[in-house]
Amino acid sequence: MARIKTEKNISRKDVIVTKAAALFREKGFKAASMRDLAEAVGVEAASLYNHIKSKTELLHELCFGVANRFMHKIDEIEAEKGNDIEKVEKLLRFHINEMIHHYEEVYVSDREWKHLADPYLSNFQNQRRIYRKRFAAIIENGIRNKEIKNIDAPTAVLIILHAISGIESWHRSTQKISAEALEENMITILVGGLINR
Amino acid sequence: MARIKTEKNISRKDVIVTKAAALFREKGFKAASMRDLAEAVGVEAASLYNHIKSKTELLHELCFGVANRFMHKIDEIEAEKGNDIEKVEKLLRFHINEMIHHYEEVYVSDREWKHLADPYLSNFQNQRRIYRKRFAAIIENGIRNKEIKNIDAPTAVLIILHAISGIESWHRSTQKISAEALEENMITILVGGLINR
DNA sequence: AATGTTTGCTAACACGCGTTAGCATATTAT
DNA sequence: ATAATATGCTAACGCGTGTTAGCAAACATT
Repeated sequence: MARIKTEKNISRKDVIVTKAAALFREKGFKAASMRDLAEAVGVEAASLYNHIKSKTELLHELCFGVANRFMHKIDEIEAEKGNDIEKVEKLLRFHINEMIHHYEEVYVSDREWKHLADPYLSNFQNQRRIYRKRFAAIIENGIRNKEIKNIDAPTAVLIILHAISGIESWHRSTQKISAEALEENMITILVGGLINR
Repeated sequence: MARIKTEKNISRKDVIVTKAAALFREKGFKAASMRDLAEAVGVEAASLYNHIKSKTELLHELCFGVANRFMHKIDEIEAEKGNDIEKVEKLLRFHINEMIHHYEEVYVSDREWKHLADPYLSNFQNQRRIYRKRFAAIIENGIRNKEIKNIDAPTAVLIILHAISGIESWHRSTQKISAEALEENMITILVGGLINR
């Protein structure tokens, strides 16, 4: 009888959620079946339901897990003292590193949230909207005190966030530059594009 | 008996493909059903098959239609004489305008190509790879003659292309700045991030 | 008006999906 | 050792999917 292997402090549910992230990233939420997931986990499809409530629950876990991490980070950064352009850079570096080291979850949260069901869907969209406004507010502050070019802040946010999601291509490319080099290149181009000199 | 309305020079197939673009954009390729599409077109699902071969054919049409337009544009731009940074800017503006005015098709081509079946899938991936290499080559040229900062060209391409796909968010936002303002803001940030001064 | 073609409809198919029920086997606690 | 719990299996369900067959209505051509 097959059994889901776990290590200390990692529940079987965690194993499933992690495998789900990889699968949803690869095939998309709708195209990934519970039978696919079961195979990846090494178990029959029905057995998954001893640990999870539904397929959508997996998506909730992933989306809100990621969203919470970003929310906490922006709390932290807003509370800091310092230049606004530095705050933007810090947030940027956080995004980049999340995308590098928690690729699958972040990617899924970014691309597949549409398939959330409706109490969760609205909640997620709200969080997203608020997050972007707070991000834009930092940039607007930077514009006001001339650290940042006079640009439309929401547009800047949109460029930044989507540019970062391009790290997906880096993950899939065969000839990768190092993660550090990737981070510095992105900072050079994006901060360089914002900064006022 | 319902009938698909057509105007001059627009085949019924074209009508279906266009509606499919909107639907695939909204729900995703897998989640959009042929019955959904039929309803959007104003006809029964089975009737669609008088005009198209399969659901996947719709995806082919969309993906390769978009891919061809970009290929022709880069042909054109490569053939021109002039600064490399200007070429980059022209290509950028083309991308931006495609994303603004042919939103649904471009978006679908960008996000849903994974669901192509395999002779087409490989073909599409190849075209994509080649396109990005040619784009990177222009940037590398610009770096060599000091027009552009010394950055990793493939990373720059990845940032640019994904940043542009952020126009999706602009389309969905309620308080849109004008298309022209959007274009100029994006150019300011992205070209500003690349240029060497 | 008669003919051939295009377009649409209803009905149905085979298939894969998420999920549940009921039972068997491990693991853990007493 | 025994009881209780956690985990897995097989079988099956209802449902929505893409697609086809066969026939009817609309249109185009003569």
